[in-house]
Amino acid sequence: MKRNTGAVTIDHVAAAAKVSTATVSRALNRPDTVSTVLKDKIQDVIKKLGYIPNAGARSLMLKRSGTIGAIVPTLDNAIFAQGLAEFQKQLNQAGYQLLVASTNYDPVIETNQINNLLARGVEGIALFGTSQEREALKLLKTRSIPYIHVGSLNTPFNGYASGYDNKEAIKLGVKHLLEKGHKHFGILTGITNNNDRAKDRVAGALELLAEKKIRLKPEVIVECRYELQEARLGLKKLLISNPKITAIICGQDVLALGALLEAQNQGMKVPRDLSIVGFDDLEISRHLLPSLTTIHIDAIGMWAQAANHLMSQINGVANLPKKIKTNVNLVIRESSAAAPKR
Amino acid sequence: MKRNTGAVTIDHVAAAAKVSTATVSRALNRPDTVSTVLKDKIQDVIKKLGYIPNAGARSLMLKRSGTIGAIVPTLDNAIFAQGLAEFQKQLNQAGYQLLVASTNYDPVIETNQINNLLARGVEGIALFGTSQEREALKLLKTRSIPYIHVGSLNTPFNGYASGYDNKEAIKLGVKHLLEKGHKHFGILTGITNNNDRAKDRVAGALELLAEKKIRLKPEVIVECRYELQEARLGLKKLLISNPKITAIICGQDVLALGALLEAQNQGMKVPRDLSIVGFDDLEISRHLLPSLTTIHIDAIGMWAQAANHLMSQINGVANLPKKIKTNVNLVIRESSAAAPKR
DNA sequence: AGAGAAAATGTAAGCGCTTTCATAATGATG
DNA sequence: CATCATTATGAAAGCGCTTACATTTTCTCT
Repeated sequence: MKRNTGAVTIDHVAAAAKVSTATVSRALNRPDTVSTVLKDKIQDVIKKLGYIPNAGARSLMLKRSGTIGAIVPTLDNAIFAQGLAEFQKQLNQAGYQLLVASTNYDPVIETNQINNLLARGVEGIALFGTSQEREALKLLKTRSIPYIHVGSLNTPFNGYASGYDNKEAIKLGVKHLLEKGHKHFGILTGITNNNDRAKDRVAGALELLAEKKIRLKPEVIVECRYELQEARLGLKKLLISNPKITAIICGQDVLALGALLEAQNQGMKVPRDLSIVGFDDLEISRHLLPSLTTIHIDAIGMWAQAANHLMSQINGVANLPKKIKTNVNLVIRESSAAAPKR
Repeated sequence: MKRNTGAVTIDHVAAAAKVSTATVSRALNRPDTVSTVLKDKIQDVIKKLGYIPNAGARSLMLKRSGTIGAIVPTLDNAIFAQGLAEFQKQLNQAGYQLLVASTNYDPVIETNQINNLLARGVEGIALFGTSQEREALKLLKTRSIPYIHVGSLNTPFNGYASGYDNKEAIKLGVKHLLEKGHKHFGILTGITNNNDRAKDRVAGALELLAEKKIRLKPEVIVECRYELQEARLGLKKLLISNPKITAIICGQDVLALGALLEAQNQGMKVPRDLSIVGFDDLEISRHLLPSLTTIHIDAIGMWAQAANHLMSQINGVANLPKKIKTNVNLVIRESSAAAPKR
């Protein structure tokens, strides 16, 4: 039942070099076990024929694919793109290949993507956040596929994580605003549904405000997608809901940026009339006029750590830390100032 | 030589359902050829066991992997991230999975990544730009792996492309500045080495200027990475090289953004003192103060077309167009105005 | 020079899957 | 109710690769 196909296989190479396939395989994988003469001849043939080993067949034998998967909500956001770039860099250095999947914040899609990656034989998976379906995580557990959550620490099943406490992180910004004497707040947040980070940030802000006896009405908590246009609309809503607002807490820098732009467009002066605090510290934030006060997250480090932890898991390293804490700090810049006197 | 491994295979499913592996396979791939009774039983077992078919073994038989690769310079740039997101969306809708690789603008890495993707059995590849090593492209040709260039049209070997003419595109912006009476120009460009798009844009600008008898000295053409900090430094250099400059032509919006920010930081008024024209029309560009005059590229459409063209190639559709032209147009906003009187 | 150890190569099985071909079960027909 | 066309299932081969084991070649040492 010969079903010959176009591609160059190890058999072609073996035939052309007049050796067995075993020798070709050895020449490639354990060169020191093959005589120099044959090695050279084989290399020549490989080059001439343009042979590329079939990774599928290879991983079928090896039980390892050399690939690691990462699942993020979207590529279309600098914070993920940048993180993935670092993640990939770390993997490549160790000889792994990255498989990217995105979910558009939908846990059902995420489960699909996890299955997908599993089918492709990934040796480990990085999962952004902790909003995965429990079933999907259980599957990883029973399959004992190494995985790590990125960006949050409160992981289900006590899973590994490289991240930070979003609730505590946002409090840094809120505390700063409180110290500046602000009393009237608005919150601009990403869609919280299926987004534990966004949810935690809002919760953290409300928690600290509540401690200071400040209660926010629902209408001064506005959700919108991470887009400038949406954020501008969001600020408009906020200002209409309560014109006395003097401080805006944003769940992400993109939202802060949109808010800033909209405020300026309406002729308000930031921070004289309105203080704005962001989250994530995108590259642009320090360059804006006024520059943005924001919570800086060491995203690069977070993803680098995630990559290395995952590879350690795969290599069976013992006593790995459960949680790797990412550095988080408030960067005070120009967009926040004392509350205006009335 | 049984080398049993942990994972659930089709054999386990077959055994548990008391059928042959052939039936399981058929139940999955051609359900209408299997009796309802067995189909149901098999589905039950699959669910219970958490069976996920091994994609490697599958593609080994099928000669198709259901994956398509994309190679871009970097993920860390909104314009690529956004494009890839759309590309992925199109592929997923058709049941394909995306494999992303990035090159950091290095053709050698790019060749490696092409081999990598080939080894993984991708059925097609999208290549950003046309700066690939000729050898690598030849390999794709001889292997008859479908591929398409994205973002440029002047393809080697008369390859397929979804993109636009970068030289002509930038001329839209230059023409606009000329019409506004500008005489003294500076060019802020990305690194042109191994970047055909950046190279073409500079060439296009110089070409049109030359037609109007304007010759630019090398020191008013500044190259820098696509980062705000770098762009700001770049503008500084430009302004020092020739303080009479009234118009900046930028090879990308990130550069234009940096230039704008730096100009404002130096107390210049844009566009009163300096006109700035960008390229790509990022989301932020329309929201800036002043908003950015720029060349709008329909990146979404470009990547969508690329995806569909690639899939058509894979499906052996005849008479495919060689070049798909992406819509390009000048968007005049606030950052460009008449040259200041001296 | 010859025996035994070490190194180099080949043979063939099997990874998990799909599919051809053969066989068994079912249905239609006169 | 026997006959033949359908339909449903199973047995086994083979996709391209690695590797345990067998075999051959080369090297050491007395």
